Amino acid sequence: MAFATARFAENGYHPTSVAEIVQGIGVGKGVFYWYFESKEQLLLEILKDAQKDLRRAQQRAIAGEEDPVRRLEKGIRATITWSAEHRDVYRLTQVAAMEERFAPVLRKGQEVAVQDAILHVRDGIQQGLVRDLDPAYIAHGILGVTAQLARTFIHERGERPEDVADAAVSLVLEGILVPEPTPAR
Amino acid sequence: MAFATARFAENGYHPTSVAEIVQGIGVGKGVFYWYFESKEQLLLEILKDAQKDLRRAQQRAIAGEEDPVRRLEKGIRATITWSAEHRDVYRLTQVAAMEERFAPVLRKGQEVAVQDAILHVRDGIQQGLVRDLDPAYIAHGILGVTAQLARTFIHERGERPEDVADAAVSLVLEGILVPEPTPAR
DNA sequence: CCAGTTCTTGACCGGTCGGTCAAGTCGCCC
DNA sequence: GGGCGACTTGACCGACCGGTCAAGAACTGG
Repeated sequence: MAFATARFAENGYHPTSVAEIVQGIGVGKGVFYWYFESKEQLLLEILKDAQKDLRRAQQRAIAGEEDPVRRLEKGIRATITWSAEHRDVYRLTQVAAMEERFAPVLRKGQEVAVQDAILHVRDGIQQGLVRDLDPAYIAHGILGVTAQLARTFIHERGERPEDVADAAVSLVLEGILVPEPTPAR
Repeated sequence: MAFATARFAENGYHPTSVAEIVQGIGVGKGVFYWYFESKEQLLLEILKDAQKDLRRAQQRAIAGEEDPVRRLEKGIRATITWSAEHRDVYRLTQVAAMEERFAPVLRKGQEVAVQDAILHVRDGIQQGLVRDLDPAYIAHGILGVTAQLARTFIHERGERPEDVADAAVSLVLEGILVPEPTPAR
């Protein structure tokens, strides 16, 4: 699965043949079909494993943190750190996203992340810490910034995960505008 | 090209065969290879056309606007509107992104958008309107939010482009936090 | 009405793919 | 040692793919 992950991530799903995978690890094709039902099942298992692993990392990161905004922040940082440590897996999700067969799994994974985020956003709104916008928009906005910065600055440019995480958190929390002097207060 | 766009967007690049395309529009295979060099060239032309069209829409939207922050805002709105009107084209870019052959074209297109945004971000910083962060991070953050919200709320959930654009602009500009009372001022 | 160019057809080709399976090999238990 | 399930091999299969091309239709100018 590790080898297949690397090949899929680099080559794409269709261009990577089962023959290439088994040859790469030095076994016959029969071994592949002894352990996996099909090429499609292989990718599905890889994706599910990856999602489970990322979720675990996120949960671990926010454990014990009470403040909902800081939970969001730690989730963002954990996501970026994880994606830096699993470059090929992260890229694989991009690969799988365009295949209708794999979209449901990916959507489910993202939906889980969104629901987690929405929870903290709701808490934040109730405590007066977060602006009273639709939590779903906020959650997806957070995911969007995080994924884009990770993709560009970690995977394409190889910058330090901490710096990227700092930028992501800063943008998510405060936006891009210089704060108004808030004169009417 | 329109038919192929729809098929590629729905099925993916590899699963959509040339035979399927020519059958769908009721011509022989020879016609395809009379007008296009290869299947790959077809997709490249579609992508280039789409990028040109999107860029034109963005330029038209910000024309005549002086304020850099409002230029960014109008760019965001134009992007979301365009992506709502060209659902399949937009989805096609996701499809093409995982194919190494098409990645350069897409990267170039995104790089153009980023450079445009960076320009306005720099202006905004110089005029004291935008926080003094790395313009590249800001620009990619803007793209990330915009793309994610468009993908989720327009393409998957069919919400009104104006509402999605409002949310994107609001998140980008002000972040998610309730503004501090700024006591130390 | 014909010659020549442009355009169209679809059978066909070499190649590759995911998947099968008869033929083993290996390791363990009796 | 022998019998049996667990595991492995790779030649092979049918299907399909992108691309070719001989054949001819349709149009054009003279």
